[in-house]
Amino acid sequence: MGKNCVNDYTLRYAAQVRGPYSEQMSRSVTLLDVAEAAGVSIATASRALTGKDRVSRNTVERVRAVASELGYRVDPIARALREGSTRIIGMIVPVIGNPFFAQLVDAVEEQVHAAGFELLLADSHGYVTEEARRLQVFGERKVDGVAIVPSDRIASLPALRALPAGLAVVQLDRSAENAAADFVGVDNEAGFRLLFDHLVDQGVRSVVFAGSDDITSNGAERWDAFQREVQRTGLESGEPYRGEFSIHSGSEAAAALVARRALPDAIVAGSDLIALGLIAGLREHGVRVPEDVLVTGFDGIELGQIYSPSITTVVQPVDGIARDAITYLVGRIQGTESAIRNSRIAPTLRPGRSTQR
Amino acid sequence: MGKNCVNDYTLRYAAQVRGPYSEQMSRSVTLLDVAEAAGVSIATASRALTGKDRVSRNTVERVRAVASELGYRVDPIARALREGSTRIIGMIVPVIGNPFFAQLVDAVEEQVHAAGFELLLADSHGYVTEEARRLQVFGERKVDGVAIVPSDRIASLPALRALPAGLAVVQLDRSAENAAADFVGVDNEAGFRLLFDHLVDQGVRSVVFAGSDDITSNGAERWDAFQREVQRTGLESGEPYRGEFSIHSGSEAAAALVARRALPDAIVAGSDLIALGLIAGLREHGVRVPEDVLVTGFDGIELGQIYSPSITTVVQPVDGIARDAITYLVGRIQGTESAIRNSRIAPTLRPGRSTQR
DNA sequence: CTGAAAGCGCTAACAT
DNA sequence: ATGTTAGCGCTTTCAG
Repeated sequence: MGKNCVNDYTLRYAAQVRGPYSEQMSRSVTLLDVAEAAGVSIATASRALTGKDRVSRNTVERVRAVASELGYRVDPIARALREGSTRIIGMIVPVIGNPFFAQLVDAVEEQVHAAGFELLLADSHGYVTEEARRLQVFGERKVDGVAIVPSDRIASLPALRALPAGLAVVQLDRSAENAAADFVGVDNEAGFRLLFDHLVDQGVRSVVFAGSDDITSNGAERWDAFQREVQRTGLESGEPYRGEFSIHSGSEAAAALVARRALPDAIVAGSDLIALGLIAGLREHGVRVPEDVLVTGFDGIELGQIYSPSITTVVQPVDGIARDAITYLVGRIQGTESAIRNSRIAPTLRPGRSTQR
Repeated sequence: MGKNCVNDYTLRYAAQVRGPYSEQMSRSVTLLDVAEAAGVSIATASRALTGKDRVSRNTVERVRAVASELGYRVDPIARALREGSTRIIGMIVPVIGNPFFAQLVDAVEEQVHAAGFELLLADSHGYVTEEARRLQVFGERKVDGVAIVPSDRIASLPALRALPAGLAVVQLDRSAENAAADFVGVDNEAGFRLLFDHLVDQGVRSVVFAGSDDITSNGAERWDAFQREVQRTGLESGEPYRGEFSIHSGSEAAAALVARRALPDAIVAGSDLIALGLIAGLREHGVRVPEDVLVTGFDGIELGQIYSPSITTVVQPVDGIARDAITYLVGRIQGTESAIRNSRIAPTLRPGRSTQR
């Protein structure tokens, strides 16, 4: 029943509404309408509504009353043309399909709206060329600020530099070297310290890194952090696998590792997605986790918890990262002059079955 | 040469115009700059660039040359104010964190950009109030079109109706009843037919539905489709579990099912996320999939493939849905008058280990 | 405290 | 084919 019903009604309704053309296209209320209705000039009406200038108490109240009476809402476009500011923040992520970025976008969106801005989202698909193109569009569209997860530690820089001077920018999660912009991300070193302490507790003697290449800052930093922890803990370490932050890379790492004679006690993956692909890949080759080898992840995506085995991982404080980043960004938009911040937020460890002997 | 030329000119011009203020804030090239440099009026310059009106071949070439020389790009805001059109498409999804929607957004974004629009993305978090608020903002911001995954079959309607008359709208994946707008989604009935045929092939005799409630169109339709297939195939069916499209609901379904005396041969989940939560939940209760019970999903998210066991699922043709939806939407934006379309795209089955006896 | 008027950059009448 | 000009809706000098 449901379906037929919908269609009938839908069609009928459509016929009824459309008609000759826009009989009912009620042109929206403009500031002039409000001014006239309130018996003041358009200038006074503007001042009364924005509150940025001296207007008598009485007038303000009257204008405001009339405005809400008429259902007036400023035209953001006219305002943008006049002010040169859109109250839009543009965001660029490498891959929205990566659950970690989806989580990050979600958190950022909330902060952006809370701050009274809209979010214009774009996906670079990991290509600096696309990233550059999107950044340029942001500049042309006169967004007030840009929140970016740079896809390339080095190559993301030129496009960032080409942004209109004075445009507020904040980097999240990953950074481009020498970008003169604030950055907020996880403390990778702290994360790996947690991970290694945990592995040592589990009696692990040898580890192998399966992470991303050096193209992204996190790829590079996590590999550095891994090496530093190997030093600190004195664990044995084998040839690393370096790919991308993806499930696919995890599977490839699995194939590569299995092809070697011996497995280490534990494999430290550069992200949860890699860990997931890794475990699935190992399983295909008959290697069981955690029975035959332990595996750790990084990021703390929800799916890691319900995977079998659940992934031991470093949980990124996504909300905190988003909050700080947007706070910084809005600060810059409002012109608060200050030194460039490089902010590292401490993560936490979430132990799972994947490292449980 | 070109580039230096531009910058020199720009800077000189800026300095000259601005005065004491922003010494380095290179004001961008305006249409007037182009007109003057090309020795024509601003109107002619506009015509030459937009190509919407008769201009001599010569002039067109000269203006275009000068424009690209100077690096001119139209100001989208000024144009929007004048034309009343922003070349932006607004999109609303219930939860960007749901991998299926992330996939959908990705596909839509590609189509939107290919059509020469920008994408303004918003997340309703499943609340109609938020959805309504976002829709209103879209209207105010004068987006040219709206692509929406309505979060409520019924309650999403008012906000949709409140949109400025004539604003182009397309619904994806889910629909609101009686919304006078195009819709593109998967053919749920066809999907369940594939599923049931497969289950029957596996020798299944009894099934239970673990899906979403009737709040979303897909929740309602899939439950209907399930019942219809039960009729058609003559399988036995038990009391369904109805929740949300989430991992969490899957776990709850598992708890509910385990609490009953007997398990069916197969559990048909309303989505992959539910299936994932379900399998994880069953495992916690010592129930193995597929050994003790078979499980199917719906959507075809990547993670279903690497899960253990891999999920047998109905793969939605996400790219096709996005392509059709944006084609419809752009058609409406360009004023192609036509009847309202209700388009169902046929899915395919991807068998996995979760139904392999 | 308020009003008149300029003008953001562009497109589209309306002239020529 | 091209130029002149009005005006989209708003904020902000500049006067009073």
